[in-house]
Amino acid sequence: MDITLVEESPFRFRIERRGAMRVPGTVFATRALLPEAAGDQALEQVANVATLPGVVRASFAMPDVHWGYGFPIGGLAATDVEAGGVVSPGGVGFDISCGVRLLAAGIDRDALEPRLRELMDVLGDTIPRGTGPGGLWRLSGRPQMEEVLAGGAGYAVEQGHGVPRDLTFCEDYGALEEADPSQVGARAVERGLRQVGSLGSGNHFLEVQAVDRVHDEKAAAAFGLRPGGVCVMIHCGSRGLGHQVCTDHVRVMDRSLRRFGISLPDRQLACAPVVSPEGRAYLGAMAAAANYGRANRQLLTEAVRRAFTSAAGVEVDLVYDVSHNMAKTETHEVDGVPRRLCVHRKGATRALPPGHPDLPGELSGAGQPVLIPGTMGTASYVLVGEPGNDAFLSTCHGAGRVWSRHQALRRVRGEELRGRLESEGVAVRPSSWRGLAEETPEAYKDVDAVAAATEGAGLARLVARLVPLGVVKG
DNA sequence: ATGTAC
Repeated sequence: MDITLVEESPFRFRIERRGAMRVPGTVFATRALLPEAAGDQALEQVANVATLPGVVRASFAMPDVHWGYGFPIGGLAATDVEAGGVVSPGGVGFDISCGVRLLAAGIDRDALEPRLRELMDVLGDTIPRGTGPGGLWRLSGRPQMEEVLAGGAGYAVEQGHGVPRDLTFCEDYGALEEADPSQVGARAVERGLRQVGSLGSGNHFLEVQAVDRVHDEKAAAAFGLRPGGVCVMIHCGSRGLGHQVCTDHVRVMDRSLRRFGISLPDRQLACAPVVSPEGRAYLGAMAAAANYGRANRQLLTEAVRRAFTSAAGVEVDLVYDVSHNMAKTETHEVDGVPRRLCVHRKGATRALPPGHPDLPGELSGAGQPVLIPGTMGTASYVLVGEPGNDAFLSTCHGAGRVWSRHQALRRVRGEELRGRLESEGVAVRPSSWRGLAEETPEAYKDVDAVAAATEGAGLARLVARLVPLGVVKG
């Protein structure tokens, strides 16, 4: 499909409705941030998503948009549940509930400096990472797995892995109630039993960071962030379990497309009506996998606390935990009428404004922290949701790739990259040289520009910029 | 993203 972009306003482009598109496309970006890497078909994907049954308002792309499976990463689409709206696993991604957790440590970067290497050594020795099995919490079998799938971070805390306060600062208080563990297959369970409490690989990481700049003092203070304060950012998902759930349900939906009379421009958009047995089965399994992802981040938090206690003697509090790969049933006004929507966020972060009923009282005045991981050589951001976000209260989720993994491997060597980062003062504890090279900072868009465009487009407001002190790489 | 193909 030929894509024509119309600049509607600064930071906002429109892809005109044409062909089978039911709604236009909306791309939040600057010209410089538009995906133009050779072969990147992200904008075609934005147009493809606009053909899905029941889609409302627009098919959205965030400033970090890039090519993904079916849907672009940095993409968002909402479908009307009562008007034949579909749910598509490709709109969530293979890594269900991939997300970010930010912790604030009771120490400043200057005070931590003499202990940083030791802290990084402890983290490097204790954080399970890389592909394959190995996690901090070995589950006994399917019955205990079902507890994790139903209870998420709440079950982990119940079992002693954390404190009740943690749950207040988790999206959905740490678990989606609509999880249906019975829809998670035997193979997915098998893969997940030995991976709770592990980072995984790819772009996943655990970073010790410092608050480099505060953009909004009031919001930063409400989130427990201060200039120079030390934070820990955890970026990971639901490992092999989520991947298997996606694989299993894509297959089912692919086979049922004809029966539902759905025709698609791309088979990777396989979907089913939200209210169909196939749609409900996927959403139940997806919510269960999402809860697994939350339990995963909860377990990693426990390891971080142990490391900070032993290496620095300080405590660590949860700032927030939010997923950026998820489909949720939410009520939003469309053309002035409240509608139940299935909101697909794939590489897009929910961003609730101050006063939103889904926020805990502790965050109601400030709004929801929006956690944006950047790259290990640059920066990450904390933003806050604001009113008037017409992308169904959603923002970007990271910097967004511009080089493929293959391109990165051709241009960068892991050993060299580690030396460069260490010389810039970032301690690196890699999992593999190859994995490190694939994640080289130049493989990503400029995260400062992405954050600025996100604010410029009115999607969220900047609160703080975080810089890496040490990275444990998945 | 992923026991980086069944």
